[in-house]
Amino acid sequence: MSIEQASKMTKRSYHHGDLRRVLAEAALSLAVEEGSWDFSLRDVARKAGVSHAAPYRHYESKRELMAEIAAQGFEALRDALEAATSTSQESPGRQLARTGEAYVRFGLEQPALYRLMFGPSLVSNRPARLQDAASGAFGVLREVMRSCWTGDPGDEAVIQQQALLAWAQVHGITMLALDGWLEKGGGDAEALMERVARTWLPGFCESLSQRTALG
Amino acid sequence: MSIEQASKMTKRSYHHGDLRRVLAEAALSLAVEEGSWDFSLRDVARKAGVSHAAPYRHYESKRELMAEIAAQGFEALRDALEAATSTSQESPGRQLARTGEAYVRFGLEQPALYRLMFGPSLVSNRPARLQDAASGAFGVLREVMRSCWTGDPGDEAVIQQQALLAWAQVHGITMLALDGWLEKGGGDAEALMERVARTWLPGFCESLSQRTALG
DNA sequence: ACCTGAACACCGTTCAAGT
DNA sequence: ACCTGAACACCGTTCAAGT
Repeated sequence: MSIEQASKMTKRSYHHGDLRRVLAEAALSLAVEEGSWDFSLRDVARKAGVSHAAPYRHYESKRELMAEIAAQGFEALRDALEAATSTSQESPGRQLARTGEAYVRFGLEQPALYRLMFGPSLVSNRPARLQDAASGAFGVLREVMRSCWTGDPGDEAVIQQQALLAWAQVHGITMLALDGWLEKGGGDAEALMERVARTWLPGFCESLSQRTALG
Repeated sequence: MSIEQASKMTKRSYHHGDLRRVLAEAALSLAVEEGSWDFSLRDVARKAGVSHAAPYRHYESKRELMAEIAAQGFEALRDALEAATSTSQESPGRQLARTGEAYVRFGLEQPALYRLMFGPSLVSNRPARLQDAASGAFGVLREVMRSCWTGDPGDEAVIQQQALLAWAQVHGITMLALDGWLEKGGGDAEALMERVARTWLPGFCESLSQRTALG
């Protein structure tokens, strides 16, 4: 290895070689460790020790950097959900409940990151990596749903929709909790999750045909 | 009535007399009619035809103005939910389903306003009017839930929690739909609501004791 | 090839000065 | 009593100039 190459990898003056990753790490640490979700791109540059214009050599815009952080967030969420299901030896119903619990827990433990993942600035034209990472996390939920589904196992559309419903439920609980709507209402998010597990998720595990129509 | 008084009420030069209301209307129209939820306070002032510093005579901060708009949004939501329930002659279960549908519909029809109501800038230290308006809207949901509850009618805590769960469900559906997560997933928000009405809400109408524990 | 510093058009907020 | 215009400290983004 030449002296120049070694210098490139260790020295961090002017050209540091992997500023893109450093910026992403700085932004992620602002969200995860300092819990701030409305930080500026200039904050990120400051944290990384570069000028406020430097990020534009590696990201097209602030939005693109945020999308990368959000994608990493969804990947971490997928890992958390998978960890909750791989402690198997349990009934599918319990696995679904555990997955839902893990989802809400992730949001409550990483409020800034979770808010960033679902932030309105990323709504339109989501980059492929973000879309894929989100699909990956949702996929865990869908597969757990499939495994505990007692109806026609070939009915993909219904399973997909039930999984979306489950996602909406845990997302709603997480968001209401993060936004402070559950504090005075008498129920914290953990208690709500417990009730979900007791009264609502079992309903997912029954086939549609077993359920009565609205009276 | 003196000439001065009449002049005060009609002329809008320099002192117009009800700039506070005019500003709120300008902001609401930016959200409702132009569909923008990230407008600036200076945008509001421009729309109202005053200088960018004028709002500070009537609102302590941008946040206080936003909170007022959000409160009006929750009041409109409460009206929409009440309108959905007052077409009675129906079973409580159907009323609950209709209320949920009306909730999601409100969010889909007023995306900017709905986002503003649940925007992260209003999270901490919510003004009383905003808190009350939100409680009012939630109260409609809770009362419908109570009326279709077949379990112990005196168990306030359980009813409250079930209502919170229902809120989380429709909030989650609305948010996922607004954020574009349901487009490629195969289910739009209306289809999801239909499934909620068919498979999930009926579960709310059964007492807890009728439900089996997780297997 | 990569980074900086100045620059531009914004923003929320403050305040002396105007009516 | 209410509004304005200038000012301050920010922001995202661009770009000529530096290494």
